[in-house]
Amino acid sequence: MSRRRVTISDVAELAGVSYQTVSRVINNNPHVSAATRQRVQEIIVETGYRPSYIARSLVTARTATIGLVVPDISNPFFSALARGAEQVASEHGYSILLCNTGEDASREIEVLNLLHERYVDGVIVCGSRQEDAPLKKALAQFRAVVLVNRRLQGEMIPAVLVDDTSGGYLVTQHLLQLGITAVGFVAGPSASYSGAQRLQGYKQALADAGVKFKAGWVQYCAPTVADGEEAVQSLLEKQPELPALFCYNDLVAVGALRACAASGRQVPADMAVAGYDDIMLATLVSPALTTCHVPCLEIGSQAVSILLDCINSDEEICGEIVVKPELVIRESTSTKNENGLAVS
Amino acid sequence: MSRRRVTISDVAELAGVSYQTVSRVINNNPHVSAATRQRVQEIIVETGYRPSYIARSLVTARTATIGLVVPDISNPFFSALARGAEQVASEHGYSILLCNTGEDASREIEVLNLLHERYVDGVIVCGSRQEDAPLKKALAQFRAVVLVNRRLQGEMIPAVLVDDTSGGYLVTQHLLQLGITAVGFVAGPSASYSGAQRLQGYKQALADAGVKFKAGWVQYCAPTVADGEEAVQSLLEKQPELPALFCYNDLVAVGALRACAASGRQVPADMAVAGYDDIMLATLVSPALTTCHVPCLEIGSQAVSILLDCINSDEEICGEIVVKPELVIRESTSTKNENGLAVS
DNA sequence: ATGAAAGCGCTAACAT
DNA sequence: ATGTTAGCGCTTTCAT
Repeated sequence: MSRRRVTISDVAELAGVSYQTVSRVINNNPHVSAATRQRVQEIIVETGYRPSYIARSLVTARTATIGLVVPDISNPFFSALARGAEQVASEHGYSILLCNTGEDASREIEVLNLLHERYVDGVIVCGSRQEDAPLKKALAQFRAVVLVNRRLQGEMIPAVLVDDTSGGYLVTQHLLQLGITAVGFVAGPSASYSGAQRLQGYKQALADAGVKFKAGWVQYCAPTVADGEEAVQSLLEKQPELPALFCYNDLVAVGALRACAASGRQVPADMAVAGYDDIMLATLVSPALTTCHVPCLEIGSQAVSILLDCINSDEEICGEIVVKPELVIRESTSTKNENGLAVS
Repeated sequence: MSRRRVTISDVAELAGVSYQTVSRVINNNPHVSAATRQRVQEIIVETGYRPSYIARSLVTARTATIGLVVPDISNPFFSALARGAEQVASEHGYSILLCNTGEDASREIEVLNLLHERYVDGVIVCGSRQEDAPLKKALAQFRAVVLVNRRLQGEMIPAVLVDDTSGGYLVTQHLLQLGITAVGFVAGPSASYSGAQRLQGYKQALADAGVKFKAGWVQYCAPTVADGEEAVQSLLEKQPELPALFCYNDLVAVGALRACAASGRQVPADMAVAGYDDIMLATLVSPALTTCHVPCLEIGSQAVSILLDCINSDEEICGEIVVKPELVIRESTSTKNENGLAVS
């Protein structure tokens, strides 16, 4: 390793042409004779020459790179999203610079500044926990931006969104239809836009069912199994009579299952539990989770598609794609009904 | 968005100095008067100027970027690894270019060539499915390389490895100690180096226990729940009497649990199942999986640490870090023993 | 302490 | 069809 890299001039010299001609060969410019092209290509293969994206980027002002900002890549929702994003990006010759914020809002601004320094052609910001004003400012530096699971009021920023209000409504409605008259909400990060939307849907469903909302039913937590478990444990200490829990996502819901098991509650007999996202895990735990299906991988690929459209077109694109989540009923709520244990 | 970027010359002009001086300020060069430094810094803040990594990279021949090549980022093992890698990288000012090969060996070579064109300072290649010779050749282009879960004979390439032979041995030995005299191996991808190592440990454990290995006990599959399930199903059709399964990883093991459930086998009563990696999922399924604990996240951070050492030191570093995996006994095998159902 | 000049490896005009 | 000339935004070296 580590011998000097072959440059375009090296190839030119070996081929006995100007480095311009080599450039033409690389870029499939037709104004090169077949013989010259052939010779140059041979030298390229021989020397293992690879054009430098760096040099090319400096002059074209394009890096063929996009930044992907996620709260936590080890969260299955975001790793599936990343897979979808990477696939579409690579199909179009783009690479992905991965930035993990660790759920830290200030880190978001840092990585966005970094991505700007790196001249990425665009960024995809997922589940931003940052406030509107600073986020807006940090995003203004980019040629193209797509938000995921976050809306920015007044700005015409393209976004891929899940209709989380509707999702929260559907789940809560389902729980209430079990004949339950109180539903706890394990809300995830307080700075999460999706969390706020789901909360709104939850409240609406309660209202529509004539159930009076209590602030004590809501408990925020980090979107992980461990923190979900802890949150549910403390929620149930304060509200021991709660018969149902709607959880921010499936990880939190699994935490809820554990907390229920630890406190001797049977799910779904003593407690109905519902999650959100429908990650693979939801089908693997026991009881399998009732949840709201969100197409994680497709959201990633969609986001990249839109971003590439923005990058490669001159018109401003500012549409939003809103995915309708679908209620998926599984064991963690449904058997309660089947067993005839429901009140109504 | 999309107005012209502020460059170093813009700042220089506004500050009334040469752009050289601005460069000195950016790079904390002491040969700048306090007054000038102050003025320049004000202009930088005012204009929102950010130095271009591209231009800088062109002259320094460093990109502060490392390539991370993984078979599947949505596999929890690799997403945890990526999280560890990203964290250490960002702490040292490095960014990560994420490349997903989709388990495709030829794709590995493609992305390595791409990463070379992008002048990454080094690459981390995880679980390569590529053969020695082409892999060797593709890696030779880089200043620094760290392999994860793969060894390259004869080459002095630093690597972070799990002692999978020992892991395979431990798991198999545990299964055999249940009084079982036959163990199936659901082997994962045939091109996986770790898979081959685990197979070797498995065979050794069989031999040491005086159990004659049968080729029909081994079934290859993609390292996913779905493919594991299918593989186990077909394995059990051919070998219906098998009392135990050692699975390539926990995803495959979960697939095995499903296949067992589908075929009416109780785990662990009728069938002992063990996985590998000890991802979070292993503790969440029912029965909880006996598995071999591998510190995924730490492997990622270690790999980056070593890579950065290679990049930033002139001596050739070529050590291997070998992590000893630890057997973790859970419900999917242990109760068999506790229940006294074991034969021996 | 500051500036001027060269050059990193390439593409994009403009010659010829 | 090919070569020449700039120049992308910076760092490095050498002057002053």
